[in-house]
Amino acid sequence: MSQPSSTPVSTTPAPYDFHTVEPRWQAAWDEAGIFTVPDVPPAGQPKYYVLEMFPYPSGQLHMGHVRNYALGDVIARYKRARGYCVLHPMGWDAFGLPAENAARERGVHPREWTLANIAAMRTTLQRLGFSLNWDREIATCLPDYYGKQQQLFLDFLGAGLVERRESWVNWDPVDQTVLANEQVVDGKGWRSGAPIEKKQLSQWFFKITAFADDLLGGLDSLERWPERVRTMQERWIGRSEGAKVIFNLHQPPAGLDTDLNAVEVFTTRPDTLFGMSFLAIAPDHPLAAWVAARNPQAAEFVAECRRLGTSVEAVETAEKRGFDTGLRVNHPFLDQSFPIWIANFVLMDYGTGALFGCPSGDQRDLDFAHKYTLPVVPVVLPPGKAEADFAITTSAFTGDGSMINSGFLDGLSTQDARREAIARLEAMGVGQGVVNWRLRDWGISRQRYWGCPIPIIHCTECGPQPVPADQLPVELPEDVTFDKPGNPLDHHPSWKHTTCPCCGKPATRETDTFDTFVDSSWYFARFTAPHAATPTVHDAADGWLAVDQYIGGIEHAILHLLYARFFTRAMRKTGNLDVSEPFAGLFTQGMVSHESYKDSAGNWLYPEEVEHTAQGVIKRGTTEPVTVGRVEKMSKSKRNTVAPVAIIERFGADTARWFVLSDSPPERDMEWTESGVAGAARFAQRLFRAVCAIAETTPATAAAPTQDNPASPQADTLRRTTHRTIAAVTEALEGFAINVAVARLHELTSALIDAEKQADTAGMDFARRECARALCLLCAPMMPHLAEEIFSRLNPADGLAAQQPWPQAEADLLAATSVTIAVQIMGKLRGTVEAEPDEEAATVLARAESEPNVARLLEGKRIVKRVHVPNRIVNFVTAG
RNA sequence: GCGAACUUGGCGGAAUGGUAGACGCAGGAGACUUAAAAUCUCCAGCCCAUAGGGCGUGCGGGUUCGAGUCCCGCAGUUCGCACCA
Repeated sequence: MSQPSSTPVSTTPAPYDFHTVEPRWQAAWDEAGIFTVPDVPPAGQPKYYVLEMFPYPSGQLHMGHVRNYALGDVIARYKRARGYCVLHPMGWDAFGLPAENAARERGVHPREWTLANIAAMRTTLQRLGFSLNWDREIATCLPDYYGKQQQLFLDFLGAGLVERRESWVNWDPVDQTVLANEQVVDGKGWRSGAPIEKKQLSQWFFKITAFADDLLGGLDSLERWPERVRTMQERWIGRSEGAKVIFNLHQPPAGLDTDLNAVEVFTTRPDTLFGMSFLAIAPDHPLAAWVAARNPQAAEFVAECRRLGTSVEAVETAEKRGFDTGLRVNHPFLDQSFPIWIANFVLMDYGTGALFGCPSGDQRDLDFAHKYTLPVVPVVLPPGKAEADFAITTSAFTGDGSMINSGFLDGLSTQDARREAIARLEAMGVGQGVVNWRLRDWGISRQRYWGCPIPIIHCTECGPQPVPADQLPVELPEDVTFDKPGNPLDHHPSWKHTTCPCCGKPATRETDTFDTFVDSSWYFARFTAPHAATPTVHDAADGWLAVDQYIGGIEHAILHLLYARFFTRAMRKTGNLDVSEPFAGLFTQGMVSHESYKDSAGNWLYPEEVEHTAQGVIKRGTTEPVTVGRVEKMSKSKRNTVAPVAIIERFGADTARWFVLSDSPPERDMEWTESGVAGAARFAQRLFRAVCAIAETTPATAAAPTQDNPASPQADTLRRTTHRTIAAVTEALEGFAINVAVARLHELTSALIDAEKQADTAGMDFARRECARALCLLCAPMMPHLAEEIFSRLNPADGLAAQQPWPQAEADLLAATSVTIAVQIMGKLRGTVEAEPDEEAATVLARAESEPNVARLLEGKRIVKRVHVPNRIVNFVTAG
């Protein structure tokens, strides 16, 4: 980027050289230590905790990160200027499968791969000049962090929040590992392509359901969360009121286990019990297993259901199918029995894995009844219908009404019948009113190496035992191999062999590691005391938490945020901290998108491989035409990515930051364009020139206007523009409307440049300096390096821009000296008139009425009403 | 199927119920230059056109002196959840 020096142009000042300027100010901030904060927020200063979701160290920062962290940095720098003590830390969500895949594919150890990626990404973040407190950096893959996580696990275990139980998992028989639902594609493992089996495994669970009520109730207090995220969590938790009903088997077959003598059912509609025509159980229900063990056809049906199990399409398209077990249950209220079917639409993990079918009141039950010609008994009469001409044909009636064909419930409203039925069930001892939750406990066992070891020792005599606290952390062994499928920890020759802490006999370590969502469930708390010997320190955690502003992608709206809310409660219960909600404010930013390109052979092309010319888009260096595809989220597979490092090299960090903040509101997706970033770079140069010109041509000692020495109208106008912009930018930043703040700063820059061209008038030097200073400080959250550079040139003795207080708008300069009033006739704009601020209605109306065009159009009309909105508008309502 | 959000120029978008289209991108004209780049100035919703007028914020209604904004209905797009008993 060096300029040729052979042809000096005297009138053109040296352009802003970000290459030398940016590192200089980064060093200055570093030296001043202004982003470092104490573990306990200082008394007498308000605290503010800004946190962006920490990245997975994939190796390269992408534009989505830049946008996320630029947004957070604007908030952090702004709040700092407003006098807050700001905690703004950064770390790495460093465990996960990609590291193991790299190990398998390239033979790099996951640890080396991860640490190298962290180093590279840290460098990029630092080049972007984010105001981060780097002393607090943490990486979840280091024993210092995950050892404390093991401690938390043991705390939770002691508090009864951890359980070990059998659960169904997606098992990849080739890779010998458990897969998450989203890793199963069309019933096959995403990596091995092998058909996935459903298998029961012993797994560790966090009892998140223990907090279901509190997690739901707590949502109300999260006023600074997007409504839709709260709604998503609410539905995920899924509270529903109903009843559990026990159906005893009618003539139970010989040899049936006694605990299978009755089937427990959950229903939200106990009022419709008289409409029952069958009972359906999940294919995984214990009774189904008992039947399958004795009936090959049943076994075949169950196996088939299991095969179709998880895939989303399978669920969508699968027709309702069932298998009649031949067993029957007695109805609690009627002297009748009904058949038990195994049905493919009954889920084992919702409710009790069994339901009673009331075809007249549930569409799915009706479809099922039609398919297998089961009876349909209407029990709810819709309001306004007569029983005689009401029949259920193709659609069930799910609404409220009055009860019919329902014995002692007849005539009651749906609501009353529900209460009455529950009361009767409870009196008979065959059921009770219950609240059911959709939320399930969180299975945290993963058969993988690159994760936090679960600190448990299995002893054949004593059962699973917690690793004693003084033996923590349980560290991952370094010497592992990835040459065979399955969990390397399990294959390790010696690692798992140890002794039982209880009886001292040989025992084996748990070889499963934690789900990586565990790692990110408490990092925000660890940041408050990242080097402490305990997971958290009360004064630090309670002092800094909750996070005042959390920023990240909407993709974490449910799982991550729910898990973090669970952890916070669990940590409170175990005495690790004393807050209930981790994130007081949440902002979900949009994605960064880009055009996609294909060459004539249909291969995706990177943006730097194509060239936009007047004749169209071509492949760079050729004449080959390029097809421009949709604008979509940047992704490696579409090759529509732009690397932040390349942009920083070409345009500088400030330009990259400014552009990602400029055009689109932060919550929406933004499109990265070459011309857009070039425009941002242009603005940076323009601002630099404008402020440098002020610094060089106006004396720093320029006096403020006084009563005796008033400013000229031009200077006064500039001052008013400055102060109104201060107010507007402040308001915009408070409301996350960063794009609007950027627009106002463009305007103020133009105003400053325009003022330069005007003849010098009284007070103009002061007005210019005041404007330039404000401009520096208002731009600083977005373009911190450039702001420092121009601030230092303008005010060499004032220290760092990053340490200046936020500019204050002077109240008496917020109003303009005159206002333009729109004049309407019957709501249509017919002209404008000038008025003094807050001028009397009478004089404004008179002037408006005599405005030539208005007067012309009012001629011959009778004004029936004159509307005057001060400083804004006048409207004449006419008749005739 | 259920729920939510969104719909404004060529594009991204702005607008406490009060001059719709700020600001930016792309575009046009001009200045400077031997030329280009850079920079600067001006133009720019559509239609008729002379001041000026008509029509314009997905579509149809409503409330109001006045609606992009509030209310009702419809359409489209996007997202989330989805056999939840």
